[in-house]
Amino acid sequence: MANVLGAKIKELRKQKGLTLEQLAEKIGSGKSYIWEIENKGVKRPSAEKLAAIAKELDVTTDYLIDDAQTEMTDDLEKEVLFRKFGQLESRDKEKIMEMIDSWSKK
Amino acid sequence: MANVLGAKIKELRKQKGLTLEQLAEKIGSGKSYIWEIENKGVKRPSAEKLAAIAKELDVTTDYLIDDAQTEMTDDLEKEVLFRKFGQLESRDKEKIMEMIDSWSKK
DNA sequence: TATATAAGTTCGCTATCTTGAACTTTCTGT
DNA sequence: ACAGAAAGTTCAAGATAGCGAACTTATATA
Repeated sequence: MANVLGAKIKELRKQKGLTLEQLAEKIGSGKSYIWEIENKGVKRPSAEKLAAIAKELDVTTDYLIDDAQTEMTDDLEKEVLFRKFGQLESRDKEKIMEMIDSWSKK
Repeated sequence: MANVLGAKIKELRKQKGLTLEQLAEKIGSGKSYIWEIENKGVKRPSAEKLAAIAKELDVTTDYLIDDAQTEMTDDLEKEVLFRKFGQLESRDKEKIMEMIDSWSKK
């Protein structure tokens, strides 16, 4: 079991019903490269590419990189949530935060 | 100012009182490379190296990569927020998640 | 089945990473 | 001021990323 990163990406990609080409285009790379990451394994992929892939697959870059983290657990759900939250406009962020704040005081 | 990544790393490293050599050793790289990231700028550093640096500097890899994200307060706020989130009733959690989910799609 | 189209695979090539060792500058103590 | 140590800087060279374009395999449609 060498290529944990590739396995994660492949699974997440298929879960989203994306082809190599579709994912590749979304992150601005060639489909051949995605294939090599998934199957052949790339030794040290760039943070840039991996971050773009992570964003497209709704996980954090750290989740993709960390070989120890392989299960779709609560932790991952939280990471997904983190990621999406971080991409909201600041006024939406504030509303969410206010909501959590007040509900946590009940 | 081109090299946002380098600036972030340099600042965080100094905040922790680490020299190039100390940080380099902790992440298993040469000090020259850290210096080049910080000063000369490396175009596409590997996710592996960046994740190791991020871990050592107590930030996420995504924070380092995203040029738009330059304020540490964002990350701190998020940590506090999600600690609170974790303590909500599951009913409330779901409502929050739905909200983030739908807002993040615009 | 035959053909077309989409999906996946291979590979050569250039750009970039990343290192180690030598070099220069800055600090520290006497 | 001076020597020695520590921090920072330069660079040549081998290793790897990542692309394009051609190729093969699967899937669909008639």
